[in-house]
Amino acid sequence: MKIASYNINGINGRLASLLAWLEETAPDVVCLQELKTEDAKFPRAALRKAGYGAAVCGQRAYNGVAILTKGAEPIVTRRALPGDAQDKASRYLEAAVKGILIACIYAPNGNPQPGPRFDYKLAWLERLNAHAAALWASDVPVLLVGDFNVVPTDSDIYSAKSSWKDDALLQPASRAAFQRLIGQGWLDALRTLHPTEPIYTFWDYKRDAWRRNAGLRIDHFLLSRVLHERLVDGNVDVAARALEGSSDHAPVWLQLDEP
DNA sequence: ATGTCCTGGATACCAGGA
Repeated sequence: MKIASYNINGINGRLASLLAWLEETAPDVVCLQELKTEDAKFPRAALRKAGYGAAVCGQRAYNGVAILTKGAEPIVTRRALPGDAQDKASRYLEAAVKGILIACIYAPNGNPQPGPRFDYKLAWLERLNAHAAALWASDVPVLLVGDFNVVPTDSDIYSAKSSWKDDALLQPASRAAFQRLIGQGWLDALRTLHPTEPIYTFWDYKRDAWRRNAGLRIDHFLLSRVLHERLVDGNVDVAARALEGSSDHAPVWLQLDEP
């Protein structure tokens, strides 16, 4: 079972390349972030034609997450992260797919920091920690996947002394929130599979970052206990980032064994 | 401070977010 995550940065503007990528890589499940479109303008028909059912939590212009499933419809279990009824941003979608509970995550960017946007990021990650603890306790196979907007350690960026050092993605409080998740027992799948090599999932459009390989690792797969032993392989599809008109993220994928 | 690219609103650029 192949599961991918892709911050697409505008699904309608990149629909043709998304469809080509789906055909080429044929993942069983795809978690998408930054759709930047409302539900009514989500390209459901084109994806269905490509063989994918979809659950969508859209929003006009900003945010937006979706879960695609090949030859099936996701069974939605949640459309929002619990803990703040006032938070209307579309950043969380949870669905049961082929025996796994999949949480598609688009955490807040949090810049500039300090400030209210950073406070919101930390509060959101705290709510994620609380909900993740409940999911962990359920003993169900769960995958927390998506754009966490956190660079977990200095090994997850081309240079921690770069212009990114004051960015919200690298701050100790952001990292502490991510580490609290890991502390619950969740497995950082990509880092586990590739313990020492650089892994990047995002290259800024600015400063010629792709050409310089000035990347950051901010898209993550976190596996609940029963999924640890099913982890077979995983990596970043860097070729997709090299294409003309690409998102600033590359897709990340995992291969899980059958139970 | 800058770099670039997305979306959407009232235009043939700008605001806001990343």
